[in-house]
Amino acid sequence: MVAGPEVKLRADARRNLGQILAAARTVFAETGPDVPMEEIARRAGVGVGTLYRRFPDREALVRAVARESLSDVAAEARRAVEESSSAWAALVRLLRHSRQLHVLAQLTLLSSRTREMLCDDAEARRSYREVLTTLREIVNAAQREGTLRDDVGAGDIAVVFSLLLKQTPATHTSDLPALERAFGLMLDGLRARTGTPLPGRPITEEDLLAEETRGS
Amino acid sequence: MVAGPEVKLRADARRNLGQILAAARTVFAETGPDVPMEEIARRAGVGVGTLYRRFPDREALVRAVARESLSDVAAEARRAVEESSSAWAALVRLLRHSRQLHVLAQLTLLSSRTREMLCDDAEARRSYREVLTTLREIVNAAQREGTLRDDVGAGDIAVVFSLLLKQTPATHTSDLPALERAFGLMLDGLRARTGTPLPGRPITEEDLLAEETRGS
Amino acid sequence: MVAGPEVKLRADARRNLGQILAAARTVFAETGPDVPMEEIARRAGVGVGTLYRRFPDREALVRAVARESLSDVAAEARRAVEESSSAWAALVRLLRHSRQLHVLAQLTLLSSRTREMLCDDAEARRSYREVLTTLREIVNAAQREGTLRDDVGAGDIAVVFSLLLKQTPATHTSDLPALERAFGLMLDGLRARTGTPLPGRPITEEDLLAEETRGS
Amino acid sequence: MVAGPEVKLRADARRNLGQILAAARTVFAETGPDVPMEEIARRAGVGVGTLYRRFPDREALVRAVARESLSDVAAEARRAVEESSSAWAALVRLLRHSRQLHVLAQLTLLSSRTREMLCDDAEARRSYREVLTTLREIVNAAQREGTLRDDVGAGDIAVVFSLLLKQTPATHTSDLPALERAFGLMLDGLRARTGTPLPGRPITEEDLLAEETRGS
DNA sequence: TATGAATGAGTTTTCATTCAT
DNA sequence: GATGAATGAAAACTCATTCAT
Repeated sequence: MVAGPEVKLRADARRNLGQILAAARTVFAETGPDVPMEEIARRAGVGVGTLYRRFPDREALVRAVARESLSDVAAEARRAVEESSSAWAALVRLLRHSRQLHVLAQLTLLSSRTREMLCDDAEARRSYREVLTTLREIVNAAQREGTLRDDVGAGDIAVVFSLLLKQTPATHTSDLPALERAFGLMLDGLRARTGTPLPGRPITEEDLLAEETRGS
Repeated sequence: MVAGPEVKLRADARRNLGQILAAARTVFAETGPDVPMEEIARRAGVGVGTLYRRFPDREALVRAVARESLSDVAAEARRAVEESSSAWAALVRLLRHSRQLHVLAQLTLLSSRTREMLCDDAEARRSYREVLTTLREIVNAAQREGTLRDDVGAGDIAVVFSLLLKQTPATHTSDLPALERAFGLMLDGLRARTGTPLPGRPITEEDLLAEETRGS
Repeated sequence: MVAGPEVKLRADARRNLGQILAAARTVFAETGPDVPMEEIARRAGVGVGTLYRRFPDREALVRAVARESLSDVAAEARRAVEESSSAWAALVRLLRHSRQLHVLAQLTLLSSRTREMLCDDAEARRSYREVLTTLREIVNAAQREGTLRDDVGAGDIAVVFSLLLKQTPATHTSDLPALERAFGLMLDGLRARTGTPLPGRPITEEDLLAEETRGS
Repeated sequence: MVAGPEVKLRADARRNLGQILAAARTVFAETGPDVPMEEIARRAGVGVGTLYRRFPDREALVRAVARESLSDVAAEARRAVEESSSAWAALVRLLRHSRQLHVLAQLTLLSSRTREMLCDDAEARRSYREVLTTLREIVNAAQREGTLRDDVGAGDIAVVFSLLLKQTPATHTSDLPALERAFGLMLDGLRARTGTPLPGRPITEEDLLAEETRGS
């Protein structure tokens, strides 16, 4: 019974699992991480029992959703690098189009409880590192190509955009244009050749990983 | 004319009221608006009953804290204008030093429930308008003095910084340097003469107030 | 400080006492014996503290109201005997006009808790006996004059009319005609020469007092 | 056509539901409608949660109990008509044997809050009408057969006996003989050929229904 | 295996009673 | 003595989690 990750699952069981994760992702994004478990189950079209069979408690579910998001982001980051014509374009694409980041942000950054949880999770940590590594590649490349200011590190990018993405999503559709503009302002702040030096030294991805280890 | 509601309170009662509001502000900022009422009461050094005597229910308390924060911010904004040597300096000061904004952000921006609540509150609305008005003065002056890019409005500033301030405060002290840097990036994005035009038109404070009215 | 019953009271204190009792009586009648103490105090125009100075707890207040009512009823009963032209008239008058009985009924009969309380109260018991004694005189006289059926005792009267009076008063004004009619039906049931013998033997006032003692 | 709402319930769930309703009925009758929900749950042998799963709040439970009682009474009324040898016998049987009426009386007549609640409940209203209709049949028949006085309507009967039934039941077993006698007195008051005309005109069942509609 | 019923601990809220002013 | 603020125990209600079907 210790078989492969998610191999031996009956067809319907696998489908349920998918629906649960999808529902959780949506509901977390809409309502935050405190939604009743029954709500999640209902949205997934299953009973609570089924939900609890897959995920022993709320934490496990949150963790799973976060893992999935992180891994999606990691994949998207890689694709962004591969398919973009410039490092700057890759950066913009990664940051703008990664819808998953919303959930990620909701989960990882809103509550410090959740944050701590993820620190204990090997798989999540792996994906997180992967994202940061790719981000560093992008950052390096963009700085080489002269589009990104030199005094920022991958960690700075991660911080700035986690802020941007924390915006409660889905609810305030009317705010979207305002957010697009805020996004633009941030990009402008990041561009090479802009004004003032930042205080301190670039935040690298090692800084973030270290912090994670320290427990913050 | 400002006397009004909270006049005739016994000395100890007034003290308790203050402690409750202070405790609530702190706890909301630390833990979000869902902390148990008992926790708030305990931190304020009073019994739950006392808390409920002042605020008939949680909503009333949240509203009161938000009002207070908004009014503090409004005052700080005015002071920033008066005491700063340039409009840009006023902007930076307002944005950086307004610790109250943390609570405000927690309350107003994190949950849309809370947001709606505030829309029904005349006093809160008045302060909010006041903040935005002062912000517009600063924006106008800064654009005249050539320090702030021309294609942003007071609303843009409000949005960008509400994002920045949403960061769960007080808890992650380790993040502070990172946040300072993010702050710097945003300021650089706002500076006159920066790169690319933003999409759409400036978000004015009327936009924000209208949105508030629409309810959306 | 063990002086006479309610002698040494400052003028305002006496006034307060009266207002409290009056308010309590009203509110008990309107809302039942579970009204918040603050409500009673407010209606009496005093603070809760004042109320508690006079009556160490809710039970004491209830007891006092009941005592007062019982003693009013006893007085009214005596007057009814003295001022009526016939025993039957006295009975009808006593039963119909004694508005106090409403409160009395509310208190004594609705809840058995209250009932028990009164059993422990010497003064209340004294008034109660007085009422029953007068009622027995009326019953005896009415039966001698041939207007009241012979197979009922003072206890039966007390029971029947306590039922009638239990009607939540004051609220359903629209029911008043209906209640008048019910009252008439009962009187007709009590008239001499009516139909069927009742089961058992007349309930005397001793029965009621005994029951009271037994604790029921 | 009577199937409907409560069909698809698991065996144990249905049992629990029954126990809850039974317990509620008992406890309401014993203690009135203000008993703690936990008490009801305990008596039913379930957790509070279970109780709240079936009935979203106290009001819903009270409503359900009242519905059930009313519907039982309606059924009993029909049986009384069918199985009795005379209309008078039917009346006596209905009034004496309907134990359910106790609960009904507790709920409907004691507190006006509860009364209002029932007015909003279609099913309860239906049963209530049914009871009154059957009562009218009985009244008409009894008057035709000359056993019931002519100047009363179904509404009068309902009023008189709701008074009688308001007696807190079950607790004061010692009062039962006294109540039986009061019951007898009332019946004698209702008999044809008795004394004095009643004030006003007969209270019909339309009067009661109208009143219900008026809300007053 | 899936389901949704049951449980009970945790929260919100009320109110009798005490106590500082 | 009067007042109304403070207290905390108790009641209503919610929801994470377990368990019978």
